[in-house]
Amino acid sequence: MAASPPSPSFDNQTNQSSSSDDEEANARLESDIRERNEFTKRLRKRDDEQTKKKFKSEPVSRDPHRSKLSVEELRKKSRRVYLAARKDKKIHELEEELIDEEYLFKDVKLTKREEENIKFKRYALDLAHEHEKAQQMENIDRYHMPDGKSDETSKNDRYREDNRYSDAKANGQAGQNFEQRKWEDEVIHTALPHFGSLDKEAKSNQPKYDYILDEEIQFVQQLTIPGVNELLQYKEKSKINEHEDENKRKHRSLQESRKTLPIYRFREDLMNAIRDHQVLIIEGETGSGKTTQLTQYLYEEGYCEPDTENVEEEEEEEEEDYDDDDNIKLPNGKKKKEKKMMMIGCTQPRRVAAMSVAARVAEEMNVKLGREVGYAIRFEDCSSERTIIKYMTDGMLLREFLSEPDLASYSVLIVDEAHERTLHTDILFGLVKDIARFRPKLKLLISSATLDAEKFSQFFDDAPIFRIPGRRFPVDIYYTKAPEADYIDAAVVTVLQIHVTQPLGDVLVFLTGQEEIETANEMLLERTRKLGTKIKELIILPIYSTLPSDMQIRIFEPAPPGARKVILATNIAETSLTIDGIHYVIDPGFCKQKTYNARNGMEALTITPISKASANQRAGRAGRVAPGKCFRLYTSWAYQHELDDNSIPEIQRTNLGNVVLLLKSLGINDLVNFDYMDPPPMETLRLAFEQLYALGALNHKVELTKLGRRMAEFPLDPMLSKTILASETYKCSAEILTIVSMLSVNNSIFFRPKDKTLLADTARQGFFTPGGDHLTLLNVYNQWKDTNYSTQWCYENFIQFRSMNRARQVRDQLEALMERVEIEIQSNPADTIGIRKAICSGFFYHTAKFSKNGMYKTVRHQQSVLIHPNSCLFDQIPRYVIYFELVLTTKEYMRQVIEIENEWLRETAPHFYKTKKLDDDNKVKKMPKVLGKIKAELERNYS
DNA sequence: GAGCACTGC
Repeated sequence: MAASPPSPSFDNQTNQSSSSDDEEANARLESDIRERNEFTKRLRKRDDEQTKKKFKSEPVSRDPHRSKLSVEELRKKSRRVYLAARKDKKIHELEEELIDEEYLFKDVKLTKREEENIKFKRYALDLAHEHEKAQQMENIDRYHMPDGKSDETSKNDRYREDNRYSDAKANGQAGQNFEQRKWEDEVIHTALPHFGSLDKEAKSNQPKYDYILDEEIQFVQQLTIPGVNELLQYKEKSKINEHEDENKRKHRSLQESRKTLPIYRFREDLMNAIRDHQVLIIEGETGSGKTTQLTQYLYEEGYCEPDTENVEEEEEEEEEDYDDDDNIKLPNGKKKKEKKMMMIGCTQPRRVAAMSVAARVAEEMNVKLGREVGYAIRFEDCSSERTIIKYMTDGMLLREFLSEPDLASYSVLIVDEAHERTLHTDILFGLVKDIARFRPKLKLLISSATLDAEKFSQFFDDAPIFRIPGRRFPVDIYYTKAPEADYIDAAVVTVLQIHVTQPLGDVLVFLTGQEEIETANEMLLERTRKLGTKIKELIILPIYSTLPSDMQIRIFEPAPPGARKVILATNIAETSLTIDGIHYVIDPGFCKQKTYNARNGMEALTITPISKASANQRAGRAGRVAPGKCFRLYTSWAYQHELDDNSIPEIQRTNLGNVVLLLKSLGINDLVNFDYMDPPPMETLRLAFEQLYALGALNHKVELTKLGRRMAEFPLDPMLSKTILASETYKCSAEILTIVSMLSVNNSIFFRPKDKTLLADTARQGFFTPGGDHLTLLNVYNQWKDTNYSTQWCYENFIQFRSMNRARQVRDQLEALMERVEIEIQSNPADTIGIRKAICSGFFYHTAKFSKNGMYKTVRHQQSVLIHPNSCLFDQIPRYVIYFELVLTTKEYMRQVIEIENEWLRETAPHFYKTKKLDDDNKVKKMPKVLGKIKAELERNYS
């Protein structure tokens, strides 16, 4: 996908130079692609020449920036040339792809989704061609000059978004914003216009090709996301009673602040609704208090009391000895005793959320965290026998199904942040809906922030929706007038525009990755340096997940007086962390997304346009502490027509091996007809079944085998679990545990700072171990272990301490699980063949053979692939290799590779590889009929 | 000779 979405064509009426008439006619008539590309090139060349002339004849300016103009312009131009070339390349790729797909799948029945995908590609290509034509006919001004009164410029504007604006105005939406806009105008006109003057007259006197003006971007204000300000914002200070001790006072003020939350006013209605309905969809903005208050209200209403119907059947438990310091009294005065209380469970998609919310609730209820209020996340269970309110990650609840399939100890389940649609949440939906059918007393609350609660309601048999207005300040949304070709550049320009025209308040810029953040950082530094003391101080702070912790913390430090913070962030700032003090958000409209191609098992990270839901989430980040503004670097038309409503749920773009195994071990046999809110792609399910069968986790009747049951104990991909189980045979479980743990921390072991690439590479190569990358990882871990897990050692060897620590945690967990599957921990470090054979037992499916064309071919899909340049086998050519994963980056690469012998395949996976004479090539056995049946069933269901 | 968004068990 191209970095810039295909833009709509415009009706254009701008000047065409007469010399291009013939060419233009040709272009219209000639539909041949090659011709058109040639034509574009010629036009571009001519345009470039004109630009050059313009700059040659440009009068010398008194502006001090002007002296550096040519360098700047050259840089800009090269960027433009690069982008143009990239666009051509991308269009060409798209065309090829379409031709390929039409050829490849002409006789194949495609699923609806696949058909839509092709349709979309064709549509995108058409748009791109149209756009190209429009560009050829127009000497485009890249940016339009702002005049600060966006609502008046629409009169003779040729862009569609203005029509939309008028529509909005006709609908009265613009009227709602009147006050806001007045304030806005005042602010703009009182701001110091050093740079990017808003004075119309001054502007018209300047030459059109003026550098500074060329850099400005015009925004159109569209809508304001309303806030619920009212009195809710106002927190009444508790009257200080001198006789109250510190603790009580704190508790009292906490109780008072609970009452200021928006949800408080709806408590009674909400409780009535929950009493009357088994399933309720709760829609509320973040900050409405639902996550912290809902559980407490439910507790106060008595939802934790033991299930009286079952009391008689159970034996009386011994009285426990905690009554003395028990602070919790049920509303009717009974103390928690005798019978096990029922639990209120609340799931969160993230670990930190589960922890921090639990801590907050414990504080509000004045109990110790981990007792009545607790949380459970991977590696850490902070709950006890007496826990009645339990926060946990969604994956944790999913695992609880394994030990308690009906979740009998819960009286209420709250699935919070359901709109995020994580893989685990999606699976939970189906399971929880099912148990609600045979447990009529169980209450189910699905809590979501977006406006698509309807979908949840439909899924849960038309469950009622309860809406809680949020506590949020209004956010004004601005769109660009024209599409931006280079969104990093546009983002940088917008930051500077905000900095010189808007009142103080921090800026948050959403970019797609580390590289973009670094680029933007450099650009901003350079431009602010040039502006010198003309502008106030601008503090630029990057944030992304792999940034070292000490750097991450810096974003939370407040800006010094008179200065402004600019935070350049990845998607991490969209949901995972919240930064106070943000008044302005800049949203280029893209993010990186992992895609999974089940046809060849290849993963890729691609830059894709975000969804409307995501865009709104980003905008909301500007209105947490005060009214804010969000600048979207795309047109309102693009928002309306090119962005999907919601992001594709994770279940549709990820490998499902582990989930299928988990569901199988829960006794859910029919995964094809499982109650999915959105079903996963057929290919993904099929591949999961096929792999589980090949691994021996499923038998010919597609039933879970004993091996499969043991594999399901591990929170890992089935191939990794199988590797662990196979390590028993080769007596090297200790080594395999380490390797598996290292593999599961996501390629972030080696640290490679930009200014020390050579040193870092040398350090990495120092760890290389004969046999392959898995053994290299083992080597790294063991050396680290020998230093007693030293931080300093990591630093010296360009190893990421955080990743190593995580690997260690994973390893500890896996080691504990080994006991459950009754495998002894045995170490055999010298037997690298045994270690590799164990890996082979789990990953025989991921074999590639060197082929005549100088590339490797995967045995299963005959996909041409290469060894990743970071691999220690990169400059060797083993005949057979096993890879951990396939990734598509600039090329198709195998990442984490080991060398194996041909015979090992037949030894470790005789059921998968045909046994023939030695030296013969291994041929993959045909899959048994039963898998064909699954495929047929899948096809029936998906057609 | 590459290039890694973010979660989670």
